[in-house]
Amino acid sequence: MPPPRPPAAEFRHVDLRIWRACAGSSVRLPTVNSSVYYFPQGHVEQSCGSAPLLSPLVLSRPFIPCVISDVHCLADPKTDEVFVELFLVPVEPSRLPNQFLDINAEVDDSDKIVSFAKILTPSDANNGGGFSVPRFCADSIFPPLDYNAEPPVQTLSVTDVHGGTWEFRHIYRGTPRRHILTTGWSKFVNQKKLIAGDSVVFMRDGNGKMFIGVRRVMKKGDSGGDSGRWREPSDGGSMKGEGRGRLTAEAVAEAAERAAKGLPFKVVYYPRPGWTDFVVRAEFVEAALSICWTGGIRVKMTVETEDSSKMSCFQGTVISAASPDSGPWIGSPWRMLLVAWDDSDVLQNARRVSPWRVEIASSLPLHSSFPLAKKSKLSQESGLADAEGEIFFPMAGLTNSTMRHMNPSLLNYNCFPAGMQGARQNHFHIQGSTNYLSENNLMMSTDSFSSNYWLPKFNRISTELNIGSSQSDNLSPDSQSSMVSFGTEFTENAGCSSSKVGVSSFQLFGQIIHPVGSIFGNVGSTEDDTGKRCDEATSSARELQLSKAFLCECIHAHIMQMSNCLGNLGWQEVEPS
Amino acid sequence: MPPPRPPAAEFRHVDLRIWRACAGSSVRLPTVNSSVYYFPQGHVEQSCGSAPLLSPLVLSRPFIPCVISDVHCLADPKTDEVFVELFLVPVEPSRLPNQFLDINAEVDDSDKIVSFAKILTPSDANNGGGFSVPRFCADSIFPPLDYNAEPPVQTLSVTDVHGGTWEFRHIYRGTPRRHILTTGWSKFVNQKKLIAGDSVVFMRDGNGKMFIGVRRVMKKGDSGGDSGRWREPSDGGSMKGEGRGRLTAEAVAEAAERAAKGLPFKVVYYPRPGWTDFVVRAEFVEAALSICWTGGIRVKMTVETEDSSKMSCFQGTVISAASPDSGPWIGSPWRMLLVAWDDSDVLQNARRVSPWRVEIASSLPLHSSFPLAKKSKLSQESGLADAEGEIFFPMAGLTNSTMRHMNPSLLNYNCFPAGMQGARQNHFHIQGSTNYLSENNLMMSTDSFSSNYWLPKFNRISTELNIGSSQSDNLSPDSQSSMVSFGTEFTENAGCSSSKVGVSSFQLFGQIIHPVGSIFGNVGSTEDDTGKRCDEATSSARELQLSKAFLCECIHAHIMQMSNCLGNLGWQEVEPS
DNA sequence: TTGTTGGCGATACGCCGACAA
DNA sequence: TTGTCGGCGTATCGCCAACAA
Repeated sequence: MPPPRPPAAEFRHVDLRIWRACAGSSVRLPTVNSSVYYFPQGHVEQSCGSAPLLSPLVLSRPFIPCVISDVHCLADPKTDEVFVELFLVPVEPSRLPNQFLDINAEVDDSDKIVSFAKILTPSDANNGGGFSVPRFCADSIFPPLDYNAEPPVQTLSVTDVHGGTWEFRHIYRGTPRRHILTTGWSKFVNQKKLIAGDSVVFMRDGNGKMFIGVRRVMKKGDSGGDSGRWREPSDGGSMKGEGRGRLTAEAVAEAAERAAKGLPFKVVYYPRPGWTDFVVRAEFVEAALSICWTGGIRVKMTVETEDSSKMSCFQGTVISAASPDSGPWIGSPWRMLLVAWDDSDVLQNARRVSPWRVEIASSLPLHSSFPLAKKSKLSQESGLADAEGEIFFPMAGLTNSTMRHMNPSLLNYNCFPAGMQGARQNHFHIQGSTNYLSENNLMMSTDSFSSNYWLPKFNRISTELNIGSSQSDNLSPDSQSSMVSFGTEFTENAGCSSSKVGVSSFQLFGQIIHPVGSIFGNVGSTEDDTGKRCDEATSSARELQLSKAFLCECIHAHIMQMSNCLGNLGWQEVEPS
Repeated sequence: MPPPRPPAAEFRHVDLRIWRACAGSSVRLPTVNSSVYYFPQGHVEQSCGSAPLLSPLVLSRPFIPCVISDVHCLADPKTDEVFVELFLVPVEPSRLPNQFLDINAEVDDSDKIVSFAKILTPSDANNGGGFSVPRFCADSIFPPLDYNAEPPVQTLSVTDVHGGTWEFRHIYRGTPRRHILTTGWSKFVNQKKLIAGDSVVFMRDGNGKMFIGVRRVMKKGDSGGDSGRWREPSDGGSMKGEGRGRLTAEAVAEAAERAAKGLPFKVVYYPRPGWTDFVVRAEFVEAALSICWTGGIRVKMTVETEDSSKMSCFQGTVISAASPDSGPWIGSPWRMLLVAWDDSDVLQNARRVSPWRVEIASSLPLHSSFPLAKKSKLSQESGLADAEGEIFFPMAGLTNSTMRHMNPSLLNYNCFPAGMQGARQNHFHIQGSTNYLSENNLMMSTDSFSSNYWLPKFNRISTELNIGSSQSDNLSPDSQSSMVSFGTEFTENAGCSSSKVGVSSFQLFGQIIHPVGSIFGNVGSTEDDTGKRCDEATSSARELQLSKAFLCECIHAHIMQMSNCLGNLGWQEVEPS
C-alpha cells in the first residue's frame, strides 16, 4: 500500500467544496505535507465487525507522528457518503516539521457553496413520496420561485456526489403554504435507500447549480456491515467484501501495523457526527498536551448539531485525567479525559474525550485527583522539539531545560538457553533477574518474574532502558520525579546475518509525573545510537536519584508486558527446567 | 497471485454437483494435478472491454503447458452465474506428467442431482409475474402435487447458489391445465434482474431439496461491463470496479504474461454456451494435433443445446487448416480449422474451431489446400514427449525418429552501437546482415532490413536459430522439408551482472510441412545449453539440405517480427547514421 | 413554520382463463 | 403442451389539503 497510489479507480473524486459541505462544517481536513498524529485507538473505534487483532508493537505505540503525503476526497459509490483517504508517512518525532504554514489554509475557494442540511422525518422518508422543504432551504438554495403562478411550481435539476442528476418537482402549496418536493423525491429516497434520521444536504454553487448529498444515521448495533437497509430482501447471500464504505478490521489492523513499523500507510476516514478524528493536526495535539490536565478543570467542547446548522457548546468538569499505565495503549492520551458534562442528558456517550477536543473554560482546580502527587512546579511552556529534537513533548513538571538531562542507559535481560546449554535449539529461559548497575550503585532485581518461552523464530532480544529524571527538585527517593521507558528488540538470526525484526517499547513514569506526561516518543533504539547513549549513561546515572521500589515495579511491569508480547509473538511458555 | 490462495473471501464455494448442473453438462472441469494447455488467445476472447495489451513474449507463445494446482468452483455474488477459478503452474513440455489417471474422474457423486433448464420467454420474464413450468420440469423436479385438490397448488422452497431461499407458489390450473409459478416468481425475476433469454435451472437432490440457478444471455455489444440491466436507473454514477463477473482485460493480460514467463497464474472461466475452453486437457490437445489436418476432412462437433436439454451433433468439412505463419500467435493451433458446417444456418459463428473441439467423421480428403505441398509420408504416431523431452508435439510429416535429428545452431545478429563507437549510450544499430555459416557453406544475407533503435533498457540481444530437417526424403533444395525456429533473447545488463529479461521466439516451417506442424515449443535458449547445441551444430549442418531462398525468407520474416517486438518493447527507430 | 394524517385518484402489479401455435 | 394476450381485482404509489404541534 504505497502512498503514491492512483485515486482508487472505483471511487470518484469529489469537488472539494461539495465534499466539505457534505461532510459538515466542523470536519477539518489535514492538508498535504502537514504534520499530524495518528491514533490507532481512534482508528480501531471506527472499524466494524470484530475488533482488529493488533500486535504488541502496535499496542505499545498509541500515537504515531506522521506527515500527510496525500489526501483523496472521495464519495462512497454505494452509500453516497463522503470520505477521505489519507496517506500518511510516519516520521521520527525529531523530524516533525515545525510548520505552521497552512494552519489557516481553510481559505475558502473563490466561489462559495451554500448548503442546507435537513434530517429526514418519517414523513420525508416513508410516506407519500413528499419532502417538506424548510422555508430557509427553499429561499437560500433553490432558484427563485414565481409566487404569482398558481400554484408556484418548478423542476429542480440536482446533481449527486457521483455526478448523477435527479429531477425534483418543487411546489409551494397547501394551507398554510409550504414548500414541498413531490415528483422524483420518492425515487431518490428509494434509490439511495434513505430512512428517517438520514440527512440530505442541498447545495448551490455560485452559478446556481444545485447538488445533493447524503449523510446516514448510524444505527447502533449496525457498525456498518451489509445489514439492515443494504441487505437484499429474502436473499440469504453474503454479498460481502465489496468496496463498501466501512472500515474493515483488516484494513485498520494493516494501517496500524504499518504505521507502528514506520511504513507509509493509508487510512480511510468517514466524517460522522460523533466520530472523532484519529488523525489530528500536530499543533492541536501538542498544544492540548502542554496543559497539565487534572481533575476539576472546567472544559468546554463545541460540537456541530446533527443537521450541521449550528454549533453547540457544552461545558463540563474533568473528573479524572489518566492514561493507562500498563497493558495495551500504555501512555496513550486518547480519550484520557473523563468529563462530567453540565448538560448531563446529551453527550453522555462522550464522557471520555481526548484533550485536543476541548478547550479550558476555567482553570480553577477543585481538587487533585492524584492523592500521592506532590505539587511540582508547573511551567507550561510550549515545549516543542528543541534544537536536538530529542524530546518533543512537553513533560508537565519538567521544564525543557530539565528534559535535556534525561539520558538513556542500556541494559540487557539475562536471556539464556533454558536448562543445559544447547539442550534445545531456540529454547530460551527469560528470567527477571534484571540488573541495573550505575555509578551510584543502584541495583535492582525483580524476582517476581520467571518464565520459560520457546522461541520459534527470534533468537535474540535486547532491552533498552531509558531513564530520565528531574534534577531540579530534590525529592526523597520514594517520590522522585522520574521517567522510565523500555524497549525490547527482537532480532532474527537466520544463518550468519542478523536483522532487527521488531521493536516493542513502552514507557512508564514516576508517580508524581502527571499522566499526560507519559506521552513519549518511541524508544527507537538502533545499534548506532545505542552506543552513543551508553556513553552518556554515566553522567546521566550520576544525576539520578531513583526510587528503587519504583524502578523495580517499572521493570516488573515491563517484563510482564514483554511476557505478553512474547506470547503474542508465538512464544510458548514451558515449565521451568 | 500465488496459486495456494484462500478461496477469495467475497465468493462462495458452490456444491460441486450444483455447480455442474448450473454450468451445463457439457462443461468439463479439469481436475487438480491434471495436465492442460493454456491458450491465451482463448482467454483474450473472453475478456471484456478493450483488448488486453500483450507483450511480444506472450504473442510468441500461443499455448503453454501447465498443471492444474487448484480448482475453485464459485458463484458470482451479483449475477448468480457459476464460474471456476483455475490455478495453473506452467511446466516444461518435458515435465508434462504422462498421466491418464483421472481421465474418467467424472464419476458421479453418490446422490445425483436432477436438473431442468428453461430459457425464459418474454412472458416468463416481463409480464404478469408468472412462469410457465414445462410439464417435464414439474414432473421430474418438483415434489408430487395433489391433483385431487382444486386447484392443485403447493409452495416450493428453493435455494439459490448463494444459499438464499426463495418461495414460489406452484399451481396447476388454466384451460388446458398447465403448471405455473405465480407468487414469488416476479420478486425473483426482479431481484436477479432476469430478462427474456436468460435461463433458470431447477435442480433437485436425492432428498428432494430444490435449488435454482441462473444462466444469463450474452447480449452482443455488452461484453460484460456494468451496462444494461446492471445500471442503476437515472444515476450517472460509474459503480464500476467491483468484484464483477467478467474478465477484465487487465486480468487476462496479467495471467497471460505470468503464464508466458512460466510463473504460476490464475484464470477465471465462466462456462457459457459458445464460449470455448481456453484451458484444455493435455490429452485432448495432443490427440487432436496428432492428426494431419488438411482441407476436405469431414468432421463432427457436438454442442449442447442452449437449454442444455440435449446434445446436438453437427457435421462439416474442413475448408482449410492453417495457423499463422507470421505475426502474433504464430504457430498457434487455436481455431486453426476453418469448417463449413453442413447445417449452414447454425454454427456460422463457429466456422473457426480448434482441432480438439471436433472429431473426424470421415477421413476422405477432397483436395489438398496447399498446392505447393508434396505428399510426405504421414506417420501419425502419438508422438508425446520422448525421453529427452526435446520435442513434445508430433510433427506431421516428420516421424519421431526424424525429430531427434533436428539440432539447433546459434548465430547472432550484428548488434553494435550506431555511428561512432560509444557515440550514444545504449544506442544500437541493428542491421540485417545476418550471416549463417555452416559446413556445407550455405550462406545467406538479407539486406532488406536495416533499422536503428534506441535501446532504453536492454543492451544485449542474441538470436538463436534452430534448424530441423527431415533427412528421410531426398528432396531438391527448393522444396526441402525443413523447420526453422528463431528465438531472440533480451538481456538486461544493469551494473555488473546480466540477467535474461525476456525471450521472443517464433517458428517457421518449410513449405511442404503442413501448417499444423508449426506447433512447437518455446525455443527456451539459455546460456548453458546454447553451448551444447553449438557443439552439435556441425553434425546437424552436415545433414542439412536447406533451401537458401527459403531460409532467407525465414530470417527476413524473423527480423521483421523482431523489429515489431523491439518497437513494442520501447525501442525507438531512429535515422540510420 | 412544518410534521403527520387520511383521502383519493392513478398506476402498476399480479393472478386468471381464453386462445393459438 | 405452452407462449401470449387481455381482463380485472387489488396493492401500492404519490399528490393533496386538513390539521396539529
